[in-house]
Amino acid sequence: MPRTLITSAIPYINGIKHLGNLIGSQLPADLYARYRRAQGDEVLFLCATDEHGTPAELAAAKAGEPVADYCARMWAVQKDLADGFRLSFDHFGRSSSPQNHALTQHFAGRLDANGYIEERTERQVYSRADGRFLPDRYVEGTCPNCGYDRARGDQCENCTKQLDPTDLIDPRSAISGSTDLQVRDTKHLHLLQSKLRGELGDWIDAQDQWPVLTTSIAKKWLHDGDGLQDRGITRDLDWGIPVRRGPDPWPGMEGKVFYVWFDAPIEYIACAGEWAEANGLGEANWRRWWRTDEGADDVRYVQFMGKDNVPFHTLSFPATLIGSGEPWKRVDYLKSFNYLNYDGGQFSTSQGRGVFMDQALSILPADYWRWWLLSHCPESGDAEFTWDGFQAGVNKDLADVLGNFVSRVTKFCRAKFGESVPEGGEWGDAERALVDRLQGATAAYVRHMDAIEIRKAAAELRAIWVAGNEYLQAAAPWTTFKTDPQAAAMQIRLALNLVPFYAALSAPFVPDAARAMAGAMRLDATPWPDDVAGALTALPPGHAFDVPDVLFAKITDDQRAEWQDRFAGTRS
RNA sequence: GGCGGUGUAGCUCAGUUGGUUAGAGCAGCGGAAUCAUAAUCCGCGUGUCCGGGGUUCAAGUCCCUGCACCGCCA
Repeated sequence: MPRTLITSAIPYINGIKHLGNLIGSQLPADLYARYRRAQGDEVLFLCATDEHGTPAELAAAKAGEPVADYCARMWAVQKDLADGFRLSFDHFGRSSSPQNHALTQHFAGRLDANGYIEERTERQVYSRADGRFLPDRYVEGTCPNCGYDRARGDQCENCTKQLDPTDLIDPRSAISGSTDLQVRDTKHLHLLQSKLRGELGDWIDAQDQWPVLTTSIAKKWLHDGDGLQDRGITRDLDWGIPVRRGPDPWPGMEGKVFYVWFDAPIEYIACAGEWAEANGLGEANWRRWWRTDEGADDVRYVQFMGKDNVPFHTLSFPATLIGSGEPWKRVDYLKSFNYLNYDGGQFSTSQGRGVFMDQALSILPADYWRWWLLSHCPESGDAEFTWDGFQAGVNKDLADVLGNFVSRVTKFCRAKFGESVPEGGEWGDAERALVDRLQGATAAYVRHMDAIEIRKAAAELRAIWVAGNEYLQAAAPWTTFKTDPQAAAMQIRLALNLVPFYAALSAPFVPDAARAMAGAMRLDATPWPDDVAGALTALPPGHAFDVPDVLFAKITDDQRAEWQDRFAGTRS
């Protein structure tokens, strides 16, 4: 049985993600996971929250909660939303898990033993009032270049000049506002990524099947960007994974934690450990997904992420794996996405512009969003969300083409033959032609899904839905019935069989509707229809069914106008 | 300022290694049908493929250049 390991970039714990974030990683990953499962693969699909770092601490402080409590609460919020969108993670973990603590410390120890870690002393701003070192961006002051009085220590937002915190005039803490700041020496661990340039380059050069976007970003960073400079992997913070050398203390690094960019990708692996524990499985069960010397050599590993995450996944994380000297599974295929824009601009978390995951589910079922987002997924370039386009796409594709097909077939049958599959005679030329056509279209759909060409797969699926309407229109059982009820029965028997056929093919995109369709046909499961002719005779004459409720209610103009207005501005 | 991306029908987008009259869906127009969520099906596109040069027997597709928009980085 083929084995597929799938990870989605892990969302930061801080706040609720918008639809652009969703379609940039988690949703396409879920589509692929559902598809691979339907193909019979053994799939392990993992995601988690990325919980460490200063933003989480500050958000917790703002909420008046201990950071651990805040993260636990926000994890639950994100988990509920993932469930709401039917994201079928085998486990939704946390980068703050004990497993990730141990594994991150393990990797640091291995990297140190192999000569890839160096201790360096640097000068950073310390806030006595806050009792902590301040990351560059949390030092504010007046820009020496333009005089803007709210410039940050890493860059002035007003004139865009890059700054050091010590450049600022009248610097203050962005956290407390305190001006009682000092520059202090502090010691940190640096990962000597530059020593791994050769090995990383060879590995990336070998990935000739990756999208050009992915390899070009990786090579750029590898050869002339900042990506492979040695980087600090520790911070002077309380919230995070304590710096240890494997299980042992790291003298001189007491009170420090690993920097979030170092521990976050390791959570991909640790998450498998969390999954095993949550399901009462032993260590070997997760290691067979991640250690090529312990069973993972036949695993195909596919990662999903937004384009901004590509350097971390092609360079930093592989550097950690390679530098460990241990046979960890590395990514086989990396699918990256561009951005989704919102109505002519950007989705903006800080401005509350656009639609956020909780809001989306509050106004429409998950399937609406899944279908539209996936069928317009930003694969080749940035994509555009507009309410007009969303309304038109959803109403046409889901309500008119698919939903109405199920409705017209089941209601016609009920009226003429009752609520069970009628007998009728043998197929004729039109039916055989339809089967041939669907066999070809299904093969094309499978090719696109295998290649993770999501828009093309969606277009092919839609064409498959349309084929049912075309057949029905040409066969016209409502006319046939008047002169040849037996022929009409045969036609509607085939049309009814299209319902579970569509359910099987559509389930990766619209799982709830697929379940409803299968349920209406009184089926518990709909196997993948490799053999179309067989699939379209699966429901035998006499098989009882139910006329389902409307699968997809249409979005009205009033609704569209109201939502357009509601989500244009600021999220309260 | 550097790097990268994008710019194709009213809208959202496809266009493989350059090769016949540039395509799809939506919207629009016309028609058929009336089983169905006023749904479906059929037919209909004279588009400076952003502008300007160039290479070629042949360019949306390659090269140069200009413009516009969008990112990333300094």
